[in-house]
Amino acid sequence: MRVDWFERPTEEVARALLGATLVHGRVSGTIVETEAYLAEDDPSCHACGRRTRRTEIFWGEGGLAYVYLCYGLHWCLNVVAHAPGAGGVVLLRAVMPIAGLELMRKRRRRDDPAVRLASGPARLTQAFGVTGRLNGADMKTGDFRIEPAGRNPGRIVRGPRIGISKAKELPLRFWLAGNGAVSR
DNA sequence: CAATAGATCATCT
DNA sequence: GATGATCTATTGC
Repeated sequence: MRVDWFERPTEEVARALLGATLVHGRVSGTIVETEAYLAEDDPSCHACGRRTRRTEIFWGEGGLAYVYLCYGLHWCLNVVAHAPGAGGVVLLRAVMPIAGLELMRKRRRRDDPAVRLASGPARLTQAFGVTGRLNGADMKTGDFRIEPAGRNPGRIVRGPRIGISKAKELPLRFWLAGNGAVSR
């Protein structure tokens, strides 16, 4: 994966990430659900209006990981993706597990069916062992990375985002139609 | 099955 | 000291 793959409009990257593979060591899975967060003109984005130390990464190098702790106990995994000069990230909401199922179950301490192991932002990070340590990691290469989609992943659906209080109506959520691993 | 309360902490004001 | 891009367990019908 090259830098310029991530350095184009955030929405476009959010769509292109569907069908790509998320890898962390021997654990891997297909990305089936994403959301775009734009630094400009998006009230629900952390970086909107306030450009601070934490949100500085929104304007940083494409392909870096932005890991955020929400509600005190859940980590959320994002990838920096934006057109040159703009700022934005893509939230990875759900993954269809491919390999390392037993490790995922062990980390999550539950015996869920495969499609549920990573069907949600916080579940995903639990299953993949993602924590704040990985904030700022380069996902273009290395042990913790994203690999491009191999074949046509299927029909892509677009709709409103989930679990936010502002700008709910913006259709910046993308997922694969009919995929059982997509969160509700 | 649908609704809801509670957990818990890094970051910013 | 307020806030939040969630999940799970527990209620009540």
